[in-house]
Amino acid sequence: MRGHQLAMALREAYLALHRRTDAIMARSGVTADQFVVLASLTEQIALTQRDLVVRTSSDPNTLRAMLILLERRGLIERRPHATDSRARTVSLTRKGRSAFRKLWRQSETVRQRLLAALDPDDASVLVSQLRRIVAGLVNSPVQGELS
Amino acid sequence: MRGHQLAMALREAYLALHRRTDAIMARSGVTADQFVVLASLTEQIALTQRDLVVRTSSDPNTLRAMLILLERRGLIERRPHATDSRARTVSLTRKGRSAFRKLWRQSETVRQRLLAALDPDDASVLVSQLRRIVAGLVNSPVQGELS
DNA sequence: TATTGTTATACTCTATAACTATA
DNA sequence: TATAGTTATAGAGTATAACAATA
Repeated sequence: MRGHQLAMALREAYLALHRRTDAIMARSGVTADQFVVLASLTEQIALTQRDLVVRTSSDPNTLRAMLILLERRGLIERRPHATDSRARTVSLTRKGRSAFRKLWRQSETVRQRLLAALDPDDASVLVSQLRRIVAGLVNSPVQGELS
Repeated sequence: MRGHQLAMALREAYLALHRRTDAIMARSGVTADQFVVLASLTEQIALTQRDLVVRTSSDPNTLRAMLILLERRGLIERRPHATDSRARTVSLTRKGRSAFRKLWRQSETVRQRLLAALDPDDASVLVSQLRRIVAGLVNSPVQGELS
């Protein structure tokens, strides 16, 4: 097995997932990437933008652009952080929670298909393998890069 | 195991791969997506744009935008197809082949890390699982979509 | 000094729709 | 009629760099 094949298979699977998700959510005017932000915000009452950067694997500037779009549509709100006045906390609005629930239902089939493509026991193994791949790729210097 | 976790793990792994690849190739002014196009062109002498759309999992318009960028930089060339005058064949130029070889060497560590994150026998299993996921997601109608 | 977030800016990828030309 | 590719257009995500305010 060659590394390039694995890279291409990973790319193809992710793009298929991403496009299928985008297609389902297009009617609601929410992108797959924005859905990831909304989903992260359901896991905790309020997160700082910094937290969200980590959870969504996004660049701070990219995240900000997405938050502004979501804020403009009334799905999220940003408030001053209670104790750290540099930070802002992000949370879902009532409208955002409602929109998310609908999007979650609409995307149920995608998650089902994802799982249906695998033997039941394989899914959790796959997740841990993907996480090991992430660990191997991030937080380690690139060849020839300045430390 | 929940489908959402799998989706998020897939996303995280792909983005890590994509960003690491982009970072390595940035000095050469080639993006990770353009690298995929160049790599596809090494597999066969000449491909039509249609062929490339399939091989790179791209939209025709997206692919065209990338080809124009690559053509402007002298890495690929497009010629009329020999027998189908609607089509154009795309191929690497001498400069493109040389650039690709360099990029391939520079990205060797990424592929090694990808494989190093897994047990040797697991890589091929992973590839086939990813392909089954793709098969489960594409070429089947979305719930509620018009046929 | 390091961190959080903003501003300004630019480019690539992405895709829809209408179109031409050819098979 | 279907297919290959183009044109026009728009938007989303991506990221770099310089910056202000605060920890």
